[in-house]
Amino acid sequence: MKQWKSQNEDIEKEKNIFDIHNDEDELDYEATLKRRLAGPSVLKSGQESVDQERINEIIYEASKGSKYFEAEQKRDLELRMRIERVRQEVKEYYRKLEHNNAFQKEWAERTDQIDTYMQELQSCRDLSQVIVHVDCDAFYASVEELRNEKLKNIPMAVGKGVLCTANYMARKFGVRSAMPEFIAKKLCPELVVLPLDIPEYAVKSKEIQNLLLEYDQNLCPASIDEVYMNLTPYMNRNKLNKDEDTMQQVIMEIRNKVLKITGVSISCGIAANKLLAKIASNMKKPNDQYLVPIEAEVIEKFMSKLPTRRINGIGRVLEQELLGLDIETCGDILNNRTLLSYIFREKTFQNLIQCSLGIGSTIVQDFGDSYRKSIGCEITFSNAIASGGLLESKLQALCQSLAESLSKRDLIANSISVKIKTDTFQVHTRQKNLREYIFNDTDLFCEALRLLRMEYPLRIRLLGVRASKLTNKASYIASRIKFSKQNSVSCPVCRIDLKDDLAVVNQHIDLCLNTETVKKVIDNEKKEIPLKRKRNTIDAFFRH
DNA sequence: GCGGATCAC
DNA sequence: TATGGTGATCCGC
Ligand SMILES: Nc1ccn([C@H]2C[C@H](O)[C@@H](COP(=O)(O)OP(=O)(O)OP(=O)(O)O)O2)c(=O)n1
Repeated sequence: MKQWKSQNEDIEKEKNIFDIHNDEDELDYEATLKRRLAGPSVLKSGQESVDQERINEIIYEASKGSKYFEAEQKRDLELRMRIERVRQEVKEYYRKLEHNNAFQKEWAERTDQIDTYMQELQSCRDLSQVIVHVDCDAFYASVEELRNEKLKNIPMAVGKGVLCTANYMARKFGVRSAMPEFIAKKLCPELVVLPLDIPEYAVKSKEIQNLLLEYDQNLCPASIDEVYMNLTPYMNRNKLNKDEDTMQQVIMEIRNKVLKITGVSISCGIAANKLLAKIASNMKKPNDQYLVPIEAEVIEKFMSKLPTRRINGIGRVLEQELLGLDIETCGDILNNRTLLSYIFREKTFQNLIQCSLGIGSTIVQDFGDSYRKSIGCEITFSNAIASGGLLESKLQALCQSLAESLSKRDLIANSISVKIKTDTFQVHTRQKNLREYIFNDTDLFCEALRLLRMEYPLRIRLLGVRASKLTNKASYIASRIKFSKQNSVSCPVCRIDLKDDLAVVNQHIDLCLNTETVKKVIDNEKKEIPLKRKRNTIDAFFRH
């Protein structure tokens, strides 16, 4: 806790420096905070007729004075300071570029290397596939409308406390995802807010996926309401020409079918890869489709005009950082490539370049649950809770529910983390790797409690627990049995000591687990395909 | 390896 | 009066 406080003091100091400024700064400062408070969904479709300026004003006024507001204000200030520092850095680079010969040379060499890297990327551009991104419209709200027809004609949203989504009727009022309910009601007093029913949405989601399987058996669900498909095999199988009209026609057929059979309208993006298909599905919404022609020149032109925020992975912060450098579009990114290579780290830089060229993966493959890296649960209390018995009982309940989730997926964990959010909206996590794999509620609670208690005294509004370094329980047990060479083994499930006699061990483990599962896992063990990153010319800059 | 920050949905 | 839950990734240290 001490360190957290001292960090805050630093920020306070800097804030004071910022407090001495002119009116122009003040206005500027309010403007960015207003944008931040507007939330991440400002550019969602369905708000074309909305006066964003007015909405942001209402949100700002409704938020003012709350602890949440204070926290956001602080975050906004930090971001603005970071952007200002980067701007100074850039000035320095440009100054050196004017006067410093050695630096000029370095800059030129770097530009050459980046260009080589870009050529490499372009030569690998895959235009042989037809990739489709399917995104359900206002998904949770659509499912609710199916259950109750009357909701179709009134502004409605789904969520509790904070909205998960709103139907298009509600969006006309500026109501959108991630907006707190009380502000939404201010914007639209007659708004109906329904509680969440995720299992129901999951059923609908599966129904849609099953329909789409006809077009790609390997389709890859990207979230509860999105799937990627590779349409190429379907087109080939049916001897369909891959011209634009035909592709549009097939997608039209898919959309009509999904709407007719499931009642949910979808929007589709058709393009050469997942990156472009995803962008495309957002271009025309709801209940529509958009095709990015599968030709290098058209793709490059399309990308060059595209605002950076449209690409998956560029959010509010990175967008602002780029705007701070006068970079608005992906074209601007390419034009400023050398500068950006100095400003951002390797991964971020490569991603910016790749996306700006419109290059993306064409692999559509469902890794399913085997790819999951962590699993957890968290809860926000109606009132902040201080250290003590009540808090610890909440942790216990969370651990119980985590144990259930693990058990349902047959997973065990080698690492655990506890998350807290203070009543001032500061988020912290404490993580610990474990000597053994754990999975039952008692062990989870025991480890989590240790982490939580180290942070006392506390006063928090949210508590969470998450398990990571996961492995399949059956495969773990199988490997433990195979490699066990000692006279006695401890049961990997309950840890009791057993004689090293396979029959005894098996019999015992039967109690903990079904042996068939273990055998199956041993047989299938080497199915995983490790993903290897290709080495690029550009790596040289970033290696030390 | 850990914790914070960012991002998506 | 009041701002969610789940999971992933990157970066600095
Ligand atoms: N901050 C968010 C955003 C979304 N969701 C949930 C509710 C949405 O219904 C679902 C799908 O999210 P999308 O971003 O695809 O948005 P919608 O489908 O709701 O609307 P759109 O028509 O704009 O795609 O995910 C959520 O819980 N929290």
